[in-house]
Amino acid sequence: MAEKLPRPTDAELEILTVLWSRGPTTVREVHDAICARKPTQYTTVLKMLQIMAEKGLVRRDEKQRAHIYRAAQPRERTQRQLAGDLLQRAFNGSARSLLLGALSAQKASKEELSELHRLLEEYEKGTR
Amino acid sequence: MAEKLPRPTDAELEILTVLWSRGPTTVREVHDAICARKPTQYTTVLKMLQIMAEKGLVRRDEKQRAHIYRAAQPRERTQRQLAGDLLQRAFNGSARSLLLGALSAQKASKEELSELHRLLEEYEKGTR
DNA sequence: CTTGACATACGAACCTCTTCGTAGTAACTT
DNA sequence: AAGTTACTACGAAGAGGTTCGTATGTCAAG
Repeated sequence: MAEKLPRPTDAELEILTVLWSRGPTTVREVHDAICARKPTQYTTVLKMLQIMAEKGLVRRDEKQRAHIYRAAQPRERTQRQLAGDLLQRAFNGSARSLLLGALSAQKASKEELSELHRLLEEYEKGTR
Repeated sequence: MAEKLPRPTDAELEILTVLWSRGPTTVREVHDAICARKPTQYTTVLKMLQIMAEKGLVRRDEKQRAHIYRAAQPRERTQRQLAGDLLQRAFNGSARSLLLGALSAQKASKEELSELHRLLEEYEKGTR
């Protein structure tokens, strides 16, 4: 069915990033990770997770006393959503412009450039 | 000096898109363009433009009775800002992942793929 | 049993974003 | 001159996002 989830906000994306990299996680762990980057109250993270669960962005396992949260969508799927969204909203669907924007925002290393090349070639095989 | 402008919101981006494609424009014209895609009150567009002028996203020429607005930044610069922002927030700086996301969100045509190839090659020349 | 540590629930404040109605003003029409 | 039309200014409402304080519950150790 793949219901349509809302585009995650900035703060939500930070939390999702933690969940993606750690897998199923307690609030405490998420809080520690977030806190390492900016001072934040425990209950702030808790509230965010509760709201995200309501929205369907995360799933909650309440079997333990310390609930365990996990991202409802795999990282790649959310990334696709965000990239596609920006592609439409700001780049009029032009992947070329998007890539140009990304490259000019942050210079890519040689390794990254060859990775991009490989990606394109693999992709062309699929489309042929 | 290139002061740092805030990331434009969704509604702001829609208006900027109009300004970029039309150049200096009256509120009326912007409203007509926006209205063609979704019904919106004239004063809504006006208010948005006023707020955007406060933020520095647009410049306003008040010499005529009907003020004339234009985007403060060229399209490419805002695109770079948005692409770079998303790149950091959601893709951990990996341009490859961003492109992969964009391509999987919206299948690219053969022309687009070769455009991407050309872009990469031009870009490598510059980096060498 | 009481206390302390740690967990969730939740209301509330505060901000931004978005939308629109109303008011006031300038200019054109009859 | 009076009325109509076109414009800007602005207050305010409503929704959503973010943050935090307080209340409450659970559990284990003393």
